[in-house]
Amino acid sequence: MTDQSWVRYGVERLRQVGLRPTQQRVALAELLFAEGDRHITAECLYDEAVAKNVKVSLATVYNTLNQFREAGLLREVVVRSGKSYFDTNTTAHHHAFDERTGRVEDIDLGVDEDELRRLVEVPSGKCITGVDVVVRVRDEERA
Amino acid sequence: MTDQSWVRYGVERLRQVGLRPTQQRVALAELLFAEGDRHITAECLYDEAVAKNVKVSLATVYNTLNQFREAGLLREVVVRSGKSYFDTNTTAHHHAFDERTGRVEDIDLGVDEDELRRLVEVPSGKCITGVDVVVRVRDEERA
DNA sequence: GTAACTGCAAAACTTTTGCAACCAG
DNA sequence: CTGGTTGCAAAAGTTTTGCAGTTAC
Repeated sequence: MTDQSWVRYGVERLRQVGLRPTQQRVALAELLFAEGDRHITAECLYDEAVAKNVKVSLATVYNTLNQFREAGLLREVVVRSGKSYFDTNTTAHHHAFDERTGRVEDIDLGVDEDELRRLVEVPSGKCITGVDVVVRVRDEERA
Repeated sequence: MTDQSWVRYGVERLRQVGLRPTQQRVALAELLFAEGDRHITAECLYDEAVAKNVKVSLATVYNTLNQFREAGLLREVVVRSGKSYFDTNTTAHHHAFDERTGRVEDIDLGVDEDELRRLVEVPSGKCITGVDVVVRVRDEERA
């Protein structure tokens, strides 16, 4: 998709979820969604925006990420305490996390989502809102 | 176990993992381990210590929790960004987390740990250091 | 025009750290 | 004694917020 057509598409998508398509939101949406699935932190997205000469403040990046999450455009992935990661893939799937590099990747769990929910023994009086699997990984050691 | 005998036991356990059994460490260890499995935050343990007239500072609670984790006495559970939970059960098991109450509970996943690891498609060149399953729950709605 | 949004700086939180005083061995 | 620990306060890191100014419509 060209930048031009992306802007039109992004503007439309923002309107659909009830967010006014401001310059900052459209620019951040492009960074987030134009190039496939991404896992990103606020700081990281801010640095990227600055590098691409997008005029935006860190506070707005935080606010925007939260608004996008509330609108269902993003999903938060909890892999590390003290830092938030956002995932542009909002469908049910799971993650691998490398503590050393801080990198998050999607993984295929050999279990179907419904199957997984069925396996879980839910505390009484509660219902499941989500199941998150985080596989912690590190570089394989060359012995 | 009586308080007296607990202190002797706790002192021994701390020595075993190479930590000097100071007043604060012994007192915190008792709060943590004397009454079955617990899931607790630093702030929460500090409040509990203060309520029981244990003379300890919040900084020491943080340091102690980290030392206990490094020593293998505790395990960290990542369920929420921006707050650390520690679990006194260090064996392989999984958690239910209620976002509303902030409460963490152990759950039984209907899958054996080895089986779970076998199912996962690990990114190439990486090996698994752990698999954490967090089931997000909320109160069942009475319709 | 006006309500929504942004930027900045300050605040709020959680967690870590530096260092003098303190305590266990 | 003496080195490991603690407490305090200060710092560090992430995220939120208050408010004056700007922008989308």
